[in-house]
Amino acid sequence: MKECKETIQISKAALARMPGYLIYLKNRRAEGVNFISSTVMAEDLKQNPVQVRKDLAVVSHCPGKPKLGFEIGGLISDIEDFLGYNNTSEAVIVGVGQLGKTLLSYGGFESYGLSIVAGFDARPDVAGKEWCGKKIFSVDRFSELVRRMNILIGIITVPKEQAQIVCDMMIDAGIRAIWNFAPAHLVIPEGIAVKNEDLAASLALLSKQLRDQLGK
Amino acid sequence: MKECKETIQISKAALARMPGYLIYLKNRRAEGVNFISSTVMAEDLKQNPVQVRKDLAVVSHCPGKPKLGFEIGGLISDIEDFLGYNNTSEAVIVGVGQLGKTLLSYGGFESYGLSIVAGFDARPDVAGKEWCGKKIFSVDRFSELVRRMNILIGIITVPKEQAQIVCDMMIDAGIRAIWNFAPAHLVIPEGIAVKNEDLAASLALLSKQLRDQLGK
DNA sequence: TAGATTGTTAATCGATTAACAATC
DNA sequence: TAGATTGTTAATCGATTAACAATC
Repeated sequence: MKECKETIQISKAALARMPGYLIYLKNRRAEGVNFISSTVMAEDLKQNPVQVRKDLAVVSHCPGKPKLGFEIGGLISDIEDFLGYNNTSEAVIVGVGQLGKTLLSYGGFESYGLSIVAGFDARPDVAGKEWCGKKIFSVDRFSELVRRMNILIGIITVPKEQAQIVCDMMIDAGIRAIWNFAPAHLVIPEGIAVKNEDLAASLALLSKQLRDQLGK
Repeated sequence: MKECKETIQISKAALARMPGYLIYLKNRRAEGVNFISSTVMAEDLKQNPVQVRKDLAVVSHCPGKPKLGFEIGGLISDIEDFLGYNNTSEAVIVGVGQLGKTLLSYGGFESYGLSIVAGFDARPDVAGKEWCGKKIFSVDRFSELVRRMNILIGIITVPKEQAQIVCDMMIDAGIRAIWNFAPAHLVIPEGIAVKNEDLAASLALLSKQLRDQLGK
């Protein structure tokens, strides 16, 4: 009945809301709920109902039924398909310190279609070891191994002083998307996707929001 | 010369760009640069120059000088003041697993005016210990200690099954802002600030971006 | 001075919200 | 049927970008 939606453009803002919908829907499914209306969903998520309905319309394969809403199971797999959680992407991480180890051992990535397959570190006492069953290599072997495994995603968890060097090394090895945890400004050529993750800044913004809310 | 800007409203989008400006400016200052123009800054950050100029106008105490630009040092402290990096906010964390430990030991928070002062955990083999000089208490003592220390910010790093319980406990103890790392939908009353941090989803969105870019 | 850069006002763009007919 | 919910078209809102006079 419905035409193929693949070509419909989704806004960046809507895309960013999808993971939140997914978490909510899975939660409701776990409670045994089978159908959900955009109205209820919007209320629980404190969003506008029209916005939710429009967002769901972009990704949903089956249209929602008046009086019933959307079938939760179908909606979940539609969003997962849309976000690509069903075909695995592999990534490597450079900098196996505390944060690097945390990401390497984090089990949550799997259900998002992600796998961090190996770690790299320059320190001789770290390279050569294993962590949670994942091998840690010397950075000297980065290009060789990443090319061989055809990895396109790199994660930077080194101190900020080394971030640019690591970034250059990654691009040189064919990495096309970089998730950067170092509070550094990376100079990057066209065509490489970057997401800067500044955890301290995120918390600081929350803290500011609170302060402004309390009026001081 | 310039009127007080405190009352001028800043857009959410502009606020979110501030930490990025700060990282860039500190980087340039470390290179020994003293003045920066919004034009150059926009080019390096791949943003629109008018947007950068407008953003800076909101927070900058001194206006920029034609032909020269802005004085970097002044700009840095203006943004830091604006974001509240100069008065410390304290936070506590519940769930001292791998991620909790990482955040507890992360040194980067200090320069953002943040301090995670203690950890809490329900497991008897974890509570009572220390980590990086910070005490880990039993969750039983959460309300008592948080109230006594007058902490308003709570960080949730427990498994998703316990996230709502921890959240309720936090609100009950007077916490007003919650940074949630559990992939759970939290039900929260009015007036509490929440920031959901879904690391796996962040990486998944980057991965999707790459896939769409490569056209498959 | 000439030219780069500023700050501001106006125009555009994109995303959100409102209104409403269609449907089960 | 009556009422809730859907999808869509139009209106509003906010943020980004363009145009330009003012300034060092």
